[in-house]
Amino acid sequence: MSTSFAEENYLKIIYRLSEGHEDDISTNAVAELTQTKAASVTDMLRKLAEKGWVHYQKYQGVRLSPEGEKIALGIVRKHRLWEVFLVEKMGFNWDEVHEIAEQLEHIESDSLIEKLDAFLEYPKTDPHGDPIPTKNGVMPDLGYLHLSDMKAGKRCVLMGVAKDSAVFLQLLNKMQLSLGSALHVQEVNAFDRSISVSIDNAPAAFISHEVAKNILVKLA
Amino acid sequence: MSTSFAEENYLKIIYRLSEGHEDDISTNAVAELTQTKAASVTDMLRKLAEKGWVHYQKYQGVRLSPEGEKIALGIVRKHRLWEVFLVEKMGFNWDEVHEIAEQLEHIESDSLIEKLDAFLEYPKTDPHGDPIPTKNGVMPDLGYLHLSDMKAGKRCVLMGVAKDSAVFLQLLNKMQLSLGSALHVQEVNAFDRSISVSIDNAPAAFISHEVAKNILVKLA
DNA sequence: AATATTTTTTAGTTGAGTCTAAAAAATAAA
DNA sequence: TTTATTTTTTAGACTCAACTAAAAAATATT
Repeated sequence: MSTSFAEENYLKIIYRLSEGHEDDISTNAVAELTQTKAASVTDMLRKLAEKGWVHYQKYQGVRLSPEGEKIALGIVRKHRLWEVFLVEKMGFNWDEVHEIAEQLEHIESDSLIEKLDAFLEYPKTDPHGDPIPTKNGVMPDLGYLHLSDMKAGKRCVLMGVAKDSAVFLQLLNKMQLSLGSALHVQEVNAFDRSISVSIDNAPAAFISHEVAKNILVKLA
Repeated sequence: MSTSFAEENYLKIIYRLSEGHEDDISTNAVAELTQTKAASVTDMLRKLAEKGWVHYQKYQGVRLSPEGEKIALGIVRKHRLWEVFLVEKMGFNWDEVHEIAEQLEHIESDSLIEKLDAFLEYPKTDPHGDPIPTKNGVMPDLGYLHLSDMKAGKRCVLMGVAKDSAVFLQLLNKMQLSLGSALHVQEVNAFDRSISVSIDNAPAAFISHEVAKNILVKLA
């Protein structure tokens, strides 16, 4: 069965909202990310349920069926591979590729994606450190931790970001933070939960809790 | 003003039908290439005329305005650059890229297209020998001739094709014809206008008039 | 437990792009 | 030049994916 542009976006967004927990997703949550109204979401959820891609009971929220998850992972795979292409081959910065990849992710051609994967030498992660689902529909778990959960004294390496909006990424640029940055947590400040961190051995800088929540690290 | 997927397709097709002459294009001709019905075309032509992209008087046919031509050339440029990418970088054959490029041509990002152009080292033609419009909206005239117009005795080189359907290109593959093939016209057969041609100095083979019409050459 | 608030769904519209069937105009044939 | 044929347009309807406004259900508050 074939998927429209709109359907693919809904499945992708439901997938994003489902990551890391089992709870059903609310209509409003979907509406916010699709940039539509709740009423429109209700219509689409009924349609997706009819096609067997989601489990949906009215007033009870929604979750992906195995088939829906497979489609969503396919879209995410394409999105992330295209992002690698845009950064590695086209020379874009990591904060410039999201919107273009949002378009490219809907290009339909299995053989193209396999060839692209090979051309990029089978990358495991995208330019934001996010894992690239395999062509069999498996999302690798890289086991990264949130910087906001690090205790004082910990040393870690910046491996990814949990948000790829341009404003957030540009802020990281300004703070000299990028994939691979060595982080040494000096102190967690009780007042605002901001963190004092030394970045690549420079004198410590402050990172707000809001930012730290969206930084993924592994212990060094 | 922004262009929808459908509008871009219509402009591109009107451009294709207009190449090489001044006459207005008929509603039916557009309907055939867009794979829609004449009634749908009439609606769209009125809409495109309102936006100033075509000149259209009912019952009189349609032609592109300067603005419409600019948009069409932008689409053609993207289509052909992506085709070069698919063949040169992804390893597709020339008969496999049309459908994928039909999707990629609608990706909207000026900076992406400029970077792609640079990445491909500013190609002048696509994998079918068609000229790539410049970013200023100029379609280079390569001055190729049709093989069907060659007289007996002429030597020429295959530079392009006037049709990029997979079945046609696959036939050329079977006949050992590709860009760069050296052609020596032995004889034009009066009965069916087929041509006896030696390809790369091999013993002469027959090429039907229908095929010869769609082969573009330059004199050797 | 009753009431107020928030969330979600229903009902009815809208616009884009398509369709079919019928009418009108242009073109070709007698 | 009249008639027949083909082409094009109009009129009305359909699907998809969105919308607003109002009703219904779920959740929170008193």
